[in-house]
Amino acid sequence: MATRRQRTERRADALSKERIVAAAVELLDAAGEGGLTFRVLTERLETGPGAIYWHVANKGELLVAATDAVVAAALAGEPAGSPHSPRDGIRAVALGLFDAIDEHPWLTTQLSVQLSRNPRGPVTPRIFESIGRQVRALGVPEGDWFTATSVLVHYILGAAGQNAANGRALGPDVDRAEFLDAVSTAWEDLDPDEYPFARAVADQMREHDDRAQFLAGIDLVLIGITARHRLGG
Amino acid sequence: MATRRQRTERRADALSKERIVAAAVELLDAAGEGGLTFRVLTERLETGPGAIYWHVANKGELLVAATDAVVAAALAGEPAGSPHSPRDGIRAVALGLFDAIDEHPWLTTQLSVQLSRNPRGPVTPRIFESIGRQVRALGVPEGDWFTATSVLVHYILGAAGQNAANGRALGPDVDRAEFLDAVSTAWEDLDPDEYPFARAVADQMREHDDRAQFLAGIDLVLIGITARHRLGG
DNA sequence: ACCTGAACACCGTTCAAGT
DNA sequence: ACCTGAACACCGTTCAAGT
Repeated sequence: MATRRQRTERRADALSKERIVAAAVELLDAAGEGGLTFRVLTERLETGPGAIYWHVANKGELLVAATDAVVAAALAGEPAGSPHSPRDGIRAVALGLFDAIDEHPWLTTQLSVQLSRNPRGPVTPRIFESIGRQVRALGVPEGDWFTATSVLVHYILGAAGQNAANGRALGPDVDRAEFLDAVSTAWEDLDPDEYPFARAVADQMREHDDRAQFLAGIDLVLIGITARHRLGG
Repeated sequence: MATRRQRTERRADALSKERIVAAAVELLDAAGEGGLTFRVLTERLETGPGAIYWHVANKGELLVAATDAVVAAALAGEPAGSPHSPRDGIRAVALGLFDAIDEHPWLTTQLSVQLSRNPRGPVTPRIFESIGRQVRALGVPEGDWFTATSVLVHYILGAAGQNAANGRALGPDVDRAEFLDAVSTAWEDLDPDEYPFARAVADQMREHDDRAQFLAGIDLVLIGITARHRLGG
């Protein structure tokens, strides 16, 4: 039986789930959550909706795939046996996610939705694994693994999401200093009796360094994680 | 000039923003995010869309108001000068939010969206205030207020959201034990080389007590917050 | 097996018109 | 001042039909 190869590809730029996901990420990056639409996706890919639905079950699956693609890329820089200490490993993973969320602000909502409603999808285990591995390497007793990892994951995603919003909240014409100043002012104008703390803390928001602030939070958690069993928890 | 009262109300059940928001909360509770629609809202309130738009600018404002109403109610139990210690105060606020999110799972997404995209809205300062006040009472140095409060807030909302999803993820016909078992099994089936941590931790998910787990995370953070300046931060 | 594109049911929002 | 309801532009999804 002679070897018979497929003579020609259907078309040079054949559709595939990967190409669709890549286009989806581009649209999300360019215009946020609302920018991903089957109409503009079909235009961009020069097809009809039916073609996309042949590769992808629905919009939800597309969003999961887009999220996972971006998160996987962000975490790819951290191979299993990295040279640095577990603490530095955690900082590296945290900053990787921080930057990814800053570059792709639509991740904020997607990660929140997928961590809660979609724990069997690819995203949740991927994130827990990358953090949890370092927690284990830290020497935390097994009973604390889940708690410690949860605290880290939720803080990382929450704080990174808040930071990302500062960056582009009101479009590219409003820069972040301007935006933070407006928020800070709004908090200072709150009722003094009802919001003493918010008012007191408002000024710190104005000129803080986000990465430093973010890492300070990570360190606070790391102290809690290690102090706990060092004290004999 | 004789006292002349308004003779009659327009209609006994006149529309108001409060009534609209209350109806919105009911719809969200009954059918989740997708359950809130201007069509069903107008049916429920026996009006047309124009009537609602006279009281509310758009759907976003309606969601902000619904979120704030529920969160405010959840935090109302904690007046300024409560009798207990700051630690117990934090636990109480945390559990109040935990339960609110459990009862209104749609809060998970809304709080994530509003904390990041909407820091000038009513919800973000309200939550930061209720936690931050107790952090201050803990004796934390002022420079750490924002960091400590952020860690607590993000952990509380993230972990509570994940818990709420366990409750009703697949409708009322699937109970939580069944759901957790399915997630746990899915994690155990992951690739052993890529996901050693997720596999190791999967079994703990199966029969854990959520409130205990949640409070363990709070305590871990509290240790970090206090150990930090006790060690001379 | 893979793609086309018209059609369907639905959505948030607007607005001229009424009281 | 407050409400009515038809209309608009848009959305995700389906499906008979093509190659």
